[in-house]
Amino acid sequence: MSAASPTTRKPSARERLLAAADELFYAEGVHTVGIDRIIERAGVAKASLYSTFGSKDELVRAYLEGRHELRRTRLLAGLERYDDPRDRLLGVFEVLAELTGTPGFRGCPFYNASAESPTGGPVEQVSTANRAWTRGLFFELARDAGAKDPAALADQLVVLYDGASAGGRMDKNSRAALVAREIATMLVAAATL
Amino acid sequence: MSAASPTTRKPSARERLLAAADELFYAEGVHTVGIDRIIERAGVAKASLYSTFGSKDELVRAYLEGRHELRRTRLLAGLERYDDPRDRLLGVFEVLAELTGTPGFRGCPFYNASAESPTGGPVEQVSTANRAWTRGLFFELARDAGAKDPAALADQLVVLYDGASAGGRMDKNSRAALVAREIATMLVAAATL
DNA sequence: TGAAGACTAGACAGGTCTGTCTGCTATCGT
DNA sequence: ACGATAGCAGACAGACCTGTCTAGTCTTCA
Repeated sequence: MSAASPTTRKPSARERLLAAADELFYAEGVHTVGIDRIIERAGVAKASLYSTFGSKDELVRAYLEGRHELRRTRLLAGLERYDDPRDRLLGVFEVLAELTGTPGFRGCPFYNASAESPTGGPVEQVSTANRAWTRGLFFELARDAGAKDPAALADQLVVLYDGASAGGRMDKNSRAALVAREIATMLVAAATL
Repeated sequence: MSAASPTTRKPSARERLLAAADELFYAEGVHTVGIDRIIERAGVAKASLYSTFGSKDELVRAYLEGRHELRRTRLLAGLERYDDPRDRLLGVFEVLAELTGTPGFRGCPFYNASAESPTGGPVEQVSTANRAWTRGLFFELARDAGAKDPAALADQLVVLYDGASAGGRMDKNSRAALVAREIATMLVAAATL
């Protein structure tokens, strides 16, 4: 992001580590994937990992923070297609449908990491921050769309979002995101009449 | 279940192992919890575990099968309170709300185990069986309630169920199950008018 | 030129994990 | 009474994991 070299520069050890951690942690879980697998894929020495991140826990946190950042930018970018506030609200489910349709989709990375991490650790911190952001986004979009009770509508949409994400994870060829979008359409219509 | 001894008999090694595995696996994850923790809590020798289950993977499968069985009986028992088919349909969310409200609730055990297990393993098998049962239950209840398109309504209710379960896992004092019940009420009314 | 910083390769320590094996004990049906 | 079955206690092997350390290489900039 911040690198603007004339020729395509070789990514730094930090960037390669994060890329490898992102792929492996998301695909197989943070506990299953060991340090050796990550440094091998990144082509990086073990000492570089520990001088950069300090511990595996911190690498996991960095992985999740990167996911959070990516999610925010992708979602906001996807919403710029729409002008009408209601379309923007439903656009969240459009973006989710595209995401769950991609081959490598394995559900919410925060939920997945949380399922195998102790409570109170860094994973929980990043996860709650991510959830708060999601809820805040739905609240703002609901308010802009003219909902009578934006908080209540946001709560409903969060349930639909979580359900679509979980369904996309657990079922093969899941249509859960599209189903969620249909329900959301009904709810938005009822909340803004 | 099948034991009807006059005096309260000491549970067998298998039963104690399953009880300990259920508590620990669900609370902390199947990967985090080692064999030694389980046999210590169960008060069972390691050799007994391996002569009974053969491997940790098989113990995990037995744990999930026990969860599946328990879920079926609890859900069906909870639904017997209601006579009206629509109430029975919504009763699923009533039972879920009670479940997510209990202190030890940590989300869907099948999703959690699946998040840290390789695809194609025994965990995936039991999980898909459990999901198929859930969807079948919703389908039958939707049909009995007179839904025009029971399959479509079942798909919608599965999304709500998954969303409520995930929300109950990730948010403190989540009201997701109640929100899901409200949405389900709307959907059932719209599908059976 | 030369020094500092970033990086690599890999050995190593200390711990934990699954799974096996050896003995010993208690219980129960015949 | 006795043999079979179930179970207990714990040592052990071999693999794997995180994290540290040494030693050498490459790049960059003053």
